Amino acid sequence: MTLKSIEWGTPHSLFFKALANPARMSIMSLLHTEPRSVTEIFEELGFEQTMVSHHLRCLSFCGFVKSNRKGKSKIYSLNKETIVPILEIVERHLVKYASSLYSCDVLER
Amino acid sequence: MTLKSIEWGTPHSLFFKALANPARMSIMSLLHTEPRSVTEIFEELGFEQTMVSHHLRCLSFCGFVKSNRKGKSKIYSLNKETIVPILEIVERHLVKYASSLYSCDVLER
DNA sequence: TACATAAATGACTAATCCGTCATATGACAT
DNA sequence: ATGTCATATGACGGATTAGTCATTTATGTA
Repeated sequence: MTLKSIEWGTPHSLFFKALANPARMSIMSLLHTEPRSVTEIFEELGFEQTMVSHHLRCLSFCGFVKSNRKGKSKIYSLNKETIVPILEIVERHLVKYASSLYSCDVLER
Repeated sequence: MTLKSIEWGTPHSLFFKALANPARMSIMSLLHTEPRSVTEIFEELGFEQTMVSHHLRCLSFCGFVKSNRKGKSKIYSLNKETIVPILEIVERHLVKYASSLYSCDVLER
């Protein structure tokens, strides 16, 4: 029984996987208001520094944030082009289905 | 070190988690063309029946597909309202970043 | 009713993910 | 060059996820 082709399959699900982590989402949420250094991010969110770096690495690779050095710091900013329009759609969906998402046992607990 | 509040955090990442699975994406891709029964889906994709049922359960809960009985079968169809506009944005993003997504070791290979 | 087909459920485990720890690299100042 | 602050990297292990198997429930038919 071989796996048939997959139209939207892998690349699309990778895209969503990048966003499917609460820490990464909260980092992006912070950057949405304004650019910040790694230190500012981990202090404001109460995360480990290394954790933030790992996630920024992912977000950076995947094109959701960009960065530029400023002295010893590195300032990360959100690439709003993709994430902002998506968030609007997500929020519209959540109005109806947020509570259902929580009760989906396939997704957690 | 307490965790500060998270603007887009958990509900948003749950939304994306639902989409962050290649099997679920390919099921939705199939349903995008036209509604199908569970049997049709698992045969066309070469998946296990139970696997498809599990994923449909999730997608249904989360509001991405809907279903209605037709005799012994149950016909699933895509709720295009959310997924279609998002897919357009995703695809635009993928034009630039698809290969990067693959090379993101945080997400795996 | 008994049977057949269709779909759903639950439990189990292999694979994957993610946060942490230890450590390394980079940048600037003295 | 050395020290210090800022960020990044790599490896490891606990937690989570997703697919499979066995079984159950649902629907329709003889």
